[in-house]
Amino acid sequence: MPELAEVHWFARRWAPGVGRRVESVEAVSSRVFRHEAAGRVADALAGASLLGCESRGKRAAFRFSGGILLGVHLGMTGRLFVESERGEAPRFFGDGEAWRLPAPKHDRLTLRFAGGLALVFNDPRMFGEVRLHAGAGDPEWWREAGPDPAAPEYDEAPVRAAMRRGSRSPVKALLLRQDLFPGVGNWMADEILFHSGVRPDRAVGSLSAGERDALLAAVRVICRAALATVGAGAPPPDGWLFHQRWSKHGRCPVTGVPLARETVGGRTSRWSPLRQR
DNA sequence: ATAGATGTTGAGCC
DNA sequence: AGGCTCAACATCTA
Repeated sequence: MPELAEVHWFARRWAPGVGRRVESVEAVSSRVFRHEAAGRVADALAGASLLGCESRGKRAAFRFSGGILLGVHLGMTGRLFVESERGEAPRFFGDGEAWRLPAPKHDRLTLRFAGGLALVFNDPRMFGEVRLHAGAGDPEWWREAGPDPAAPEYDEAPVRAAMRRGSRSPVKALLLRQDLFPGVGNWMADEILFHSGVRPDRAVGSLSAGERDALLAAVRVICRAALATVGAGAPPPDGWLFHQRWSKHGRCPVTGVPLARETVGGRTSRWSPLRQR
């Protein structure tokens, strides 16, 4: 589920714990702890103070006293929230009902503070993961995450180089590469293609110079606008494909023609056959 | 009931 | 060698 802007939003759901000391930790051994034993995570965090919430691309991270960095990847179904928010539905989701904050069944990690505050990482499918780093400097999994395309430091050069290579693979697959477009996922890739007028199944090598420029411009625009809306807990701008893509009979927000739907680059893709060529 | 879901990885095949 | 495709991961929902 979560892409750049949702990860940003979810990471900050843990802000109520900033400046406070963790009293106890519940880390239930499961697949999300495939990189770090659940017990080691619990031992490291118990007694530590949360200093800040951060996110880069699809990765969230939390700094704690003692030089501890807790990394959380949300995978497909991971969510971060304050325990007392269970039952609430984030406003930005295409189907808010489907993303109502869940019951405790799939809680994987819970940090408990004095006064009843509890921060929860819940993930039914367990495609998400928890990382832990202790010591000076940041670990590789955090250093290599970002900057995302909304950041001024984002470097287009590797993308330009990949495009010039003239690959026959679909441009949708290129947009999903996290090393080139940190944080871009399935719905953001479709949104970027819609705004740049390019079909998802176009071969990267077939793009004109103008189309490549339009694509890169749309990448920045969509990432920034997504962070400003969804990243702040609000629905994305009117006129975005986002509002139509989830329904079976979704229509182009501009022309009203039925959206195309096909698997491209291994993912379900939706686009306007009239506006995207 | 069977398919599909907003992600990542690695095996296998060009 | 390196790029590309697809299945696998685990659970829930339509």
